[in-house]
Amino acid sequence: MAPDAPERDWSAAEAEIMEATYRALLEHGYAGLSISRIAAELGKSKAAIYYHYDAKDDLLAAFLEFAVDRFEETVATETGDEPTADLEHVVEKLLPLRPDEEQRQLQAVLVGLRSQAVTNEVFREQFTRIDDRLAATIREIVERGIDEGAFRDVDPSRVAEHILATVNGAMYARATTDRGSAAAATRVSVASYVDSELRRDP
Amino acid sequence: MAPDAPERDWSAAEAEIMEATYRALLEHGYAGLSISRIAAELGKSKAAIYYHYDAKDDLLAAFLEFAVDRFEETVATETGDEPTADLEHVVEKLLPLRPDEEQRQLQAVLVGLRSQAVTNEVFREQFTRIDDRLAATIREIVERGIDEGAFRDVDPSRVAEHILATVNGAMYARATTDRGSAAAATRVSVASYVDSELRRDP
DNA sequence: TGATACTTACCGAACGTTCAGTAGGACTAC
DNA sequence: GTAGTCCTACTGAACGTTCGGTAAGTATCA
Repeated sequence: MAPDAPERDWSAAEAEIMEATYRALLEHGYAGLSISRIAAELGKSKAAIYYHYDAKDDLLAAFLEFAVDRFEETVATETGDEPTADLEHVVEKLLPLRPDEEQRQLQAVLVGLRSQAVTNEVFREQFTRIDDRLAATIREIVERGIDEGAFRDVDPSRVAEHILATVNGAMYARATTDRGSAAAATRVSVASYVDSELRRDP
Repeated sequence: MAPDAPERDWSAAEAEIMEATYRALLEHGYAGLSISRIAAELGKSKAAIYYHYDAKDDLLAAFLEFAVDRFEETVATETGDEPTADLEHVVEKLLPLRPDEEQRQLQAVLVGLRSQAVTNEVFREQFTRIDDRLAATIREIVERGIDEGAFRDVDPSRVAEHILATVNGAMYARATTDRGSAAAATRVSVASYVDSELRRDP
């Protein structure tokens, strides 16, 4: 896996504010996110939030970090020695066949944040980094598979980008449409893609 | 292609408001979209907008329709008789190899709108419909290819969902990251996916 | 006693929305 | 042909609410 940046440590109060922000985002979406709403979720006054953060932008930047940490935690892979299984493992983390409520919520929040990357440079950089790392992780598995003779001699980078785009697209659709079964179908199709495009032995 | 719904006809004044909304969205994003901002782009007073729309929600619903129309216009396909070329054609419409500024902007706006589908039922239904139609369009081409013997006997539905997810994912990444070249790589990979997964003759 | 973690009470600006008023064209009536 | 009436498409000012943010005070603990 690509090297992780060291995780920031959140004080108890900060962590509570992050959780409150998370809940407020889930309920009202990014466009409806306000300090008052976060304070209401927090069960404290607005000023309590300003005691810990200088401005809404600072809080938002911190929350972006928080959400990204949480996401990358769930994706973190202990790689095994079977490339096919490793690939399957990463894909399952990114696009669970049957996501539980927690996974669904985190992805919903991330989609909301990510759309801000269209107009906001800070957000854009963060999500560029995420996708860079995910692509690298997948590429390394494919490279290993080729080295070990399990995979055919494909372009690892191209295949990694393809898998990442497919998984991201299905996750995006899952969060923004009622086509949940389509996402599941895509998930299955990724497996057969790996099988027909990558695996050496038929 | 899947049948289109009849397009609504916009009065000149309404069309101008839609264009102003489009520009305001481009500049400020969905979260920063306000009646004042739209009025500023329009070059008229806020009240002028309320003369044409009862509430912001109504305007937003109308704009969603407007943007979806514009999107589906650009995707509209005159299908030929060569399935491989038709597929290529649809993919090029959805994920242009070298998008011009207009295409880039429309996709940016759509990503902003689409993220609202996470919390907003009306938006969600609209984007579900879009993806349903796109999937159907691709599926029909694949089915035709199989019937004509150009494609192998794959599951058309599964393949269509895979292609749609990949294309959507790459488009999403293009709009929310600086990984433009990755999107281009994915675009190329879709072609080779079609080649290896679908084409009968090697 | 002073630092920490707040609350209460407020500010000006921006928000969506409404209202009274009006310029200008169109339609009839005389 | 011009006066009276009406309609469309606005303007500018204001409404109450919410926004992000702040100043001053307070309770708790070392």
